[in-house]
Amino acid sequence: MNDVAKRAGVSQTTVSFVVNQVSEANIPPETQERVWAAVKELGYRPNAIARGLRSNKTHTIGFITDHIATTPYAVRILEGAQDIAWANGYLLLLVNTSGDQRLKQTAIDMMMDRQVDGIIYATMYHRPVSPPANLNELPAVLLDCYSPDRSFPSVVPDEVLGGRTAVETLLKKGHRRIGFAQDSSPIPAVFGRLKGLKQALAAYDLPFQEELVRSKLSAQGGGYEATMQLMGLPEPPTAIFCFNDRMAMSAYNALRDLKLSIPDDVAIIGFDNQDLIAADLSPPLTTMALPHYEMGQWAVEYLLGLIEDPDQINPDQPIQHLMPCPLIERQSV
Amino acid sequence: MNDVAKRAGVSQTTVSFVVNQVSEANIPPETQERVWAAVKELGYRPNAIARGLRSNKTHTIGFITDHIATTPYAVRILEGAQDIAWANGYLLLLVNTSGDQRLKQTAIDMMMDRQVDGIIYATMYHRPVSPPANLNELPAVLLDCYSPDRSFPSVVPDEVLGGRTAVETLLKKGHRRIGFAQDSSPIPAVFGRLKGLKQALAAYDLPFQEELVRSKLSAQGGGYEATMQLMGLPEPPTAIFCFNDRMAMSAYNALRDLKLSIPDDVAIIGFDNQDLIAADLSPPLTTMALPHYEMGQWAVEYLLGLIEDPDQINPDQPIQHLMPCPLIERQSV
DNA sequence: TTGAAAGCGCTAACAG
DNA sequence: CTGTTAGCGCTTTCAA
Repeated sequence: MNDVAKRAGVSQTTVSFVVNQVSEANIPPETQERVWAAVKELGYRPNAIARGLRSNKTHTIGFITDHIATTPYAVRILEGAQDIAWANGYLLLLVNTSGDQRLKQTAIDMMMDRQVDGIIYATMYHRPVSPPANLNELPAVLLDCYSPDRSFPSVVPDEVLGGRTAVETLLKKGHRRIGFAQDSSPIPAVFGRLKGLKQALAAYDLPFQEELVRSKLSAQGGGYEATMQLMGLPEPPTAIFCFNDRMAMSAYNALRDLKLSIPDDVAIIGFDNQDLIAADLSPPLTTMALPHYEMGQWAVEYLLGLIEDPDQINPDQPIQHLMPCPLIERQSV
Repeated sequence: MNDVAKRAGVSQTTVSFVVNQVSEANIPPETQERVWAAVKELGYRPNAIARGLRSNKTHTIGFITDHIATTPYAVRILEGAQDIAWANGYLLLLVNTSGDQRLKQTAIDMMMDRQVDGIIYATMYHRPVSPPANLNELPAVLLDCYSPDRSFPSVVPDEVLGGRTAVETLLKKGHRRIGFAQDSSPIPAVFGRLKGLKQALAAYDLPFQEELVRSKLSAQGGGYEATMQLMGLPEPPTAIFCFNDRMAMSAYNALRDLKLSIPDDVAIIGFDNQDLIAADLSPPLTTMALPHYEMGQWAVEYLLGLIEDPDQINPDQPIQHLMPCPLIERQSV
């Protein structure tokens, strides 16, 4: 910066003023041009580290996550976050802690050491979390997770609405007996989507029937088992809502083994819109998309708001933003 | 740091010495303890920004990639990189440039502004690249890609060995007529795996037969088409090497339509070990794994070496490291 | 309209 | 063994 000043025949202060476009300095256009010319000639770029030391703003935000890759499609979370950060001149400092709570502490510390302006704390599937205490020390937002005591702003998928939309899609097609191949884990998605199912049924004045929901492990071909049980009922369903695309995939296998066709004999709707499954099944799977990318965007946008003006937020009750899950219509319904 | 010094009754310099474990300073254990005590009591943590300004080392490395999520399983690249970085006290500064060359320039600039110690330039599938010129200005390694002029060190999967291993796996099982459902894109994986196939054949004194390789688009059910053509041959193959798991998946569909069983009628081997496909097919797919995680690790390890000692490397010819692809045996062979 | 000067929090000669 | 001192490259107050 000194070199630039010398070359432009001004003081280093002046250079700082024009580079940072400090309008109160009232630098005449002519001087500004001289400075910019010198900047260009010297290929000068401000040292962000020095700037950060002085100004306490690094234009960097920390992104902490438990697992980057376990549910691959969830990377869209990271992508959404990164895109918005980038668009605002921020960069993401990434740490992937594999579920180890102490690691998370340390990760936050390391980020604070590096003076990040704020932190995104993300999980790769929707669930409650208890973030380390030191997360309080700077602006933070939870992404695809929430703290049960609502001590942080957060954004999560609207599971209830998603479940409701899925089932209403089936109802609109005339189905009145709808099976639910449910997951057996105690997670928000499970509770939420079931609640949505009930809402949809209620909206159509249909009773909720316990025998039509079968809870299985979605990872282990649970959809197969659930479908078999459902179709073995005295009065089998004409449509099955699968907790996720993976279960839908094994539901497909079951129906094929039963020589039943999709969607003519049985309609299937999934959840997740998982890349390598949904579009590649035959027939292509109608499913609900998880708004990963959008949640990533929302989280960073909100965080930047917090950073700019920490008081803009009502501290009494940090917001929990519910992001809708769009319906992806293909050919299984 | 001043506060700590005051509390410990020493100078700020001394604090710096003990915090940084400068052994040449020969601070007696007793003083050290006093300092550490003060550090603990005050909850002092060094400001990495200030430290970076002074020492020109930020312990941060830039990670630039074209697409984080397009091939989801490739995120393992990022994970491997992050894990090694973390283990060495480094953090990753992430930028995802969606194929826009100018963005990459800018990304590198922004990282240099932030004084990263080095840069990893990664692609999400193996291919040649021409990195922006400014990448030369600091230690850098290419990950899952290479510059045709070999101006940077790089790590890529050993496609040739992978193809060879896949085919030899089939040969060892006694197959002598092996089809190849090849991808039709002009990418290193395509050339390399074909070369590997030829090597394997040669090793068994078998002729290479053009009619046994069918090139299709792997994304659009190309495996189905290829398999149908192959099995329609007067003398059909008893085993098919599929360019990737996605093609293998549609090859499965074709064989099912032909009422042929896997592996009894036809053996199938894939490539990629793609999470949501390989293990979930029935029978589970034998395939070659892409060493994404390992390449990520290697890249950061090597980069850290470059950072510590930029001259350790022979500058005449930057290394291109070939990472072997492990065979994942399941039940389709 | 511009410049001098004081730091931001730290490292590392150098001196004692 | 420990302290004094001079910056790292920048922002920003204050004065001119």
